[in-house]
Amino acid sequence: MVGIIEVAERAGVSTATVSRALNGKSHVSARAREKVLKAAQELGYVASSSAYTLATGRSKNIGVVMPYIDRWFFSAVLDGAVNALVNRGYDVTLYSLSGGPASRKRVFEDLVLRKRVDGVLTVAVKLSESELKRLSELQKPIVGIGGPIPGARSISIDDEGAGRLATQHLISLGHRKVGMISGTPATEMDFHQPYLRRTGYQEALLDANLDFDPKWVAEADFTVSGGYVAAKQMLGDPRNSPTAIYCASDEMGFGAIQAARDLGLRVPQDISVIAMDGHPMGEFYGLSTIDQQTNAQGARGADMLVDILESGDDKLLNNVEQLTTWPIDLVVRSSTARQATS
Amino acid sequence: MVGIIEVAERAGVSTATVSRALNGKSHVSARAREKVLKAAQELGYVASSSAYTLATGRSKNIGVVMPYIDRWFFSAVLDGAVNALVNRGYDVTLYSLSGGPASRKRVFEDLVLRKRVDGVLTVAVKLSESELKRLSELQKPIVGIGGPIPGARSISIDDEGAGRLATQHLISLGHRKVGMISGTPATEMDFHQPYLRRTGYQEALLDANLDFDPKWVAEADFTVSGGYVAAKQMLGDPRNSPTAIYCASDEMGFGAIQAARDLGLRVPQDISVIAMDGHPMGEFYGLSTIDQQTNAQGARGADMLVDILESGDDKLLNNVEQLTTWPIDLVVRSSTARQATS
DNA sequence: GCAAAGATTGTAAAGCTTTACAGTTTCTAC
DNA sequence: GTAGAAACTGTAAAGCTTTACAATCTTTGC
Repeated sequence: MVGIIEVAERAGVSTATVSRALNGKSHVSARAREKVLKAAQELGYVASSSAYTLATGRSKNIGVVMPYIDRWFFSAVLDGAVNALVNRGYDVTLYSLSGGPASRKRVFEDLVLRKRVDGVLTVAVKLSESELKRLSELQKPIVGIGGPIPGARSISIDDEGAGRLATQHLISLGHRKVGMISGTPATEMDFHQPYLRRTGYQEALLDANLDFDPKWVAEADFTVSGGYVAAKQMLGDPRNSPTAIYCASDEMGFGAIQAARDLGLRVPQDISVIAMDGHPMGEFYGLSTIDQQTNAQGARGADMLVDILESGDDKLLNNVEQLTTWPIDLVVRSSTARQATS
Repeated sequence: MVGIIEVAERAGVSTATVSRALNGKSHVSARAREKVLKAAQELGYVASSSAYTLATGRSKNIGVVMPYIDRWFFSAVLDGAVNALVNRGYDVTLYSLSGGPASRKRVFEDLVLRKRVDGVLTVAVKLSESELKRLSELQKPIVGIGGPIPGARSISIDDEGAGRLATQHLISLGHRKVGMISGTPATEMDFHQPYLRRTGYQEALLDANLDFDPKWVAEADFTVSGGYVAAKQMLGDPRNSPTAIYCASDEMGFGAIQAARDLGLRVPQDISVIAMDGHPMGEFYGLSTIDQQTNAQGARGADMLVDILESGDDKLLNNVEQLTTWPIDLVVRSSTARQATS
C-alpha cells in the first residue's frame, strides 16, 4: 500500500510538505508542489480518509436521515443533496428510519457519535430534545428539510399557505363546492403537513365565505390508490359532491383524476383537481399543482450545512433556530378550469 | 471527548480489555466484561470509527454506486440494500454517476481508494477493465445488480427471458399482432436491457410463427410520457395496429394505457398491455407485468457482499465471475385479456 | 500440593495523516 | 554586503483504536 511516506521519498521532500501540497495549503514553493503532485500522480496515491479524519476531526461526510428512501419525495430530496454535496467534496451516508425506534436510536447515538459524519441533514424528521442535545454537544450542525425544527436550522415550505393557495386557485375559478383529500400522518413522519395543509384549505374557504361540508374532506395515505378510493367516495354521491378537489400530494391527485374518469366525470369540465409536490409525472397527467422543487430543497439544505461547516465559526454551529421558508409555485395545467355555469 | 482510556480507567482495566469486551472477542472474563459494559454505558462511550478503521483496515461501510437516485428502480434497489446492510451493521455511502465521466472517475479512483468502503455495490453500472482492476488490487469485493459484470459477481434477471415470457403471455391469449415499446439505452446506463428484452420479444414471435412488423416496435425513454407518445403513434393507425403491446418498463406501460384510452380503445377489450418491473403503482392501474422484485435484489446483493467480507476467505474476493439469475414472476392483472374474436 | 496447561490481562506498537513548532533558506531594503 | 523579514521545510507529536506478544492468574490432573 502506497502511503504519504512513499510519495515524500519519491518527491524528495518530507511528509509534511506532501500533505501541505496535496491539501492546497500555502507555504509550499511552486517547485515542491509540482514534484509532489507528480509523485502522487505516478504512484496513484490517495490519502487514507480514516487517517485524515483521525488527524483532523473532519470526515467530509454528511449523514442524511430520512424515514423512507423509495418514495418519490424522499428520493428527490436525496438526489438533490447528493449532487450538491459531491460538488463540494463531501460524501453522503444514508440512514433510513424505517427500522423503527430501536434503529432510530442507534442512528443518532451510534453512528453520528462515531465521528462518521460532520453534519446531519434530516428530511421530514423531527428531532427529539435529547437527540438535538446530543448533536449539539458534539458540535455537529443539523439542517432539517420538510418542517421547522425547534433549536436548529430548517427549510420548509409554508404548508398552510400552500393549502390556501391551492384552494384559492379553485375558488378563483368559480368553484363553490371544494373538497380536499388530506394526508394521514404516517408514524415515521414527524411533521404535520397533513394538518397544516388542511388548515390552509379551511381558511381559504372561510375567507371566501364558502360552506364547508365535512363530507368533502377525506384522508388518504399519500398514495395513488389512496387518492383514488377517497375521491371515488367523495365524488360518487350525485346529490352532494364537490366540483373541485385539492389533494395534499400529486400521487393522490393522480388517483383522484382516475376516480373521476371512472365515474364518467370529465376533468376539468366536470371536476377540477389540484394537488401538490411537483411530481415528474404531473406534467404527463396534466395535473395542476403546487410545485415545491423538491430536488432544489435537498441541494439547498446540503449547501447550508457545508456553509456552516466551512465558515469555521463555531458560534454558528449550535442553538441556532432559523427557518428558511421555501418558495412554492402554482403550476396550472389542464386539470383545473373555470366551473361550468349550470 | 470520552475515549477508550476513560472507559478503561472507570472500569479499572486496560484499554485492551475494553476493546476486547466491547467487540465481543473472547479472552475476557465475565466480570471484566460486565464492568466495561457498565462503564461504557455510563460514559456514553462509542468508539471512534476513524480510529477503528485505521487500526483494522475495515470501515463497515459499503459504497453504492448508481447512475440515478430519484428514479423508481434505483431508489427501490437502494432501499432494499440500505435495510439489509443496516441489519448487518454496515453503513451505506451513496455515489451518483450523474455528474458525468469526470465524477465517475473520481468515484472509482478516489473514494474507493481512500479506504472509505469495504466493498462496492453497483446498480446498472458496467465496470471498465481498469476500474475492475483497481478494485481488485485493493481487495475490495464488488457485486453488481442489473446486469452481468465480467470478472465479478452480479445479480440480474434474464432480460431476454423476460421479454419472451411477456410476449408469450400475449400470444397465449390469442394475440397475433403484438407490438413492443422498447427502451432507449441512456448514456449512464451501462447495460443492454433494451436490446435483450427486444430480442426476447422477437424470439417469441418467431417461435409462434407470427409476423413481425417494424412499425410495431418503438423506442422510448422509460418514462410515462415516452410510453404515451410511442403507444399513441403505434395504436393510432386504424389499418394496421397491434392488438397487444409489451412495454419494457411499467412506467411506459402506464403511458401506453393512457394513450389507448385517449384513442378510445378499451384496455383490455380492444388492446392488451403488459410491461415489466413491479412498480408499486402497477397494481392501481391494473397493469399486467413481469415483477422483478427490485427491493429484494438490492437486499440480496448487499447480503452477498457482506457474506464475502465476513467469510474471511481472501480467495473469494477477487476474480470471481458469477452471475446469479434472479427469478421473475408473471403478474397478470386486468390490462391483458384474450383477444376479442373478430 | 504442584506442574502444566489454559484463560485472562496489560504493555506497547502499528495504523497514516495533519500540523505546531522550530529550523532553514530566500528575499528585500538599505 | 547585511540585518531582518518572509517564505519555506522538516521533525515529531497527536489523534484513538486494535492486537501481537509477554506476563500473570486460574484451573486441572495427578
